[in-house]
Amino acid sequence: MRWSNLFVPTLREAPAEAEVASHRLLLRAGFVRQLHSGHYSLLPLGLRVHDKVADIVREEMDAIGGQELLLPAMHPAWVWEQSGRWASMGEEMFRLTDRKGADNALGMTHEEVIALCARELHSYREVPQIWYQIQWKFRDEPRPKSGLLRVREFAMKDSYSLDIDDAGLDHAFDLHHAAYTRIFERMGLPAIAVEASSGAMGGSASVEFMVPSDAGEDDIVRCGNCGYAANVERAVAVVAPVDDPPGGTLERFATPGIRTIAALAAAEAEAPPHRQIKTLVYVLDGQTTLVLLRGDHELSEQKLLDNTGATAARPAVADECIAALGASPGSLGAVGVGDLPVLADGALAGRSNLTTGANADDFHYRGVDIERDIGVDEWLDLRQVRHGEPCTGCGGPLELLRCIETGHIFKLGRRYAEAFETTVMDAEGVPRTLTMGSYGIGIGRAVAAVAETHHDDRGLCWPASVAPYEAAVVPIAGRDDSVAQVSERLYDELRAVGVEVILDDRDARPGVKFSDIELVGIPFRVTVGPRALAAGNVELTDRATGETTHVPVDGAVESVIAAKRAALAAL
RNA sequence: CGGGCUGUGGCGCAGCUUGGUCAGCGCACCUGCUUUGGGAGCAGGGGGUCGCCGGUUCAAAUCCGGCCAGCCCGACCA
Repeated sequence: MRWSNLFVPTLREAPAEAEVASHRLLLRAGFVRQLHSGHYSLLPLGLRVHDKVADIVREEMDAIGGQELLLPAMHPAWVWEQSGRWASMGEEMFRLTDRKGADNALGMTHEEVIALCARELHSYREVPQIWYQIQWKFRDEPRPKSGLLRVREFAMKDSYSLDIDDAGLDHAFDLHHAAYTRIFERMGLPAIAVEASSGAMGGSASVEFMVPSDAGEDDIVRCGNCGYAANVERAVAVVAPVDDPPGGTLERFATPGIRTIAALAAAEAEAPPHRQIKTLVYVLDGQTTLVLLRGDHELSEQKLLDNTGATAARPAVADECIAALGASPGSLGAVGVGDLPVLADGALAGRSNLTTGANADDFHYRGVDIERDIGVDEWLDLRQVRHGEPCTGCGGPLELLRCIETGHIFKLGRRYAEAFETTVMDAEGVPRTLTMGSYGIGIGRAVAAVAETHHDDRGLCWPASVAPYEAAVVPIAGRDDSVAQVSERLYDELRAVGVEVILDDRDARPGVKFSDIELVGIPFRVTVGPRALAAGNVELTDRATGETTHVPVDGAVESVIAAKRAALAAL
């Protein structure tokens, strides 16, 4: 491709709305344009990278026996009603009414449609199956943000495994785990596989692939010592035991004006945060519930959902707290509460001589023995792990890392197959409900994650495997036309051997060309200029390292091929 | 959905406090000439209902009200 024919609207300055690096650079380098919040046009360079990512995904999916298909993006409501998700998906699902007045949804995922397709399977001899598609998903996100990282419409590779038994599902899950590891390696993403919450998908296990980046929206904990890694929504750590002073008889005392853990700790020498009980009031699927944690610990709402099985949790508002307990937030406690469910985090087990609210404004209890004085209905893991806490596996310190979620794999089980009566006959002639797995990679998000992890102050710095073009030939105008002739020749020869190459044939000054090519992030630049050409050479510059070597004109094509091979091999 | 910020040619911004040659600057764009190894110079030129609607006023980019959109933080989220 000649640059003069290419639509690459580069910008010298980034639009003000772009904050994160990938968004800023993809805009500046002319890869994407925003149509609307959460909706982006992929311009020619952006689409090329998107396609390359998709092709890597295809190759690795095919390698584990996946078969590509393409399902509708729009679904009739009954499909979602049959699985129960027409109601449970809530506002995140785009819904529309057709001319007949029938309800439809834009697909946010395809478990239902796959389970329907799989009804075409009749015999145990026809499984296992792995089906995948790369197709547009629509999600009415509450807050699209950060360019391509969180959008309302995007291409996703979603695959689905169909097996007759748990061992088959485990195998399909492991195949995907391995394929995802290769996929992210090949695109230069240092993804970490972590234990994750299954969330609204349901199912028995899930693993997320996380790329460390400040632009991400998820936190994981990782043990540098033994390799344990988990999303904070699931992560556990060793909580150092607290030696509570002996004694402690339950005693109500005045605490005028005190409404926070910190204020109470400041006022009472015997009530440092780790010796207080934090009492949170939550509404779990409509049921007002007390949630107790150590005073210095934070609640993980996802753990609360996962470990209670509730589908919705929200903090109670002040009026609800007063109605339930007779006091405002800041003076709440579970001592003597018998009519509400009480859930307590495991870090409180066995503790005594604690301080907590007395359910009367301006009063607290001291000397609280949690087993003796509080009727805990259920002990659960509810606390969020903190940076530096010891790993439960090896005792090493856990680190907290901000990450971009680029992939997520789930063991779904039989929920969807049951909803659609997706069965096959087993060897004994008995109908068996299939068990499913579901596995997703956001293609556009992966593109953004690569941009996020591969750039410098000059612009993007694509790995050769996903770069929009692999090389650029840059003629520097000279006194005669030998520069142009050599440039054209190298351009033709590189194309002939399968190198994806741009010829920067613009009548522009060298600085303009260099800057644009660096901004766009082409891995290799072949500079054809009068200086080197006088000695029969051209220059080969590596975008990632900035290193330039002089190579003979006649060996230039081989040098580019060698550099490309080396770059691909290093991924 | 709560909190904050922002809407002025393609991009980045000034102007708004104190209404009146303020519709302006840089970059980009077009034409010509000169240039050509790190975002060239000179000369000429085109492009904007100042987010939208309404109000105040002799007069509104500027003041007032409403609405819309975008971004960031939080909540939420496969």
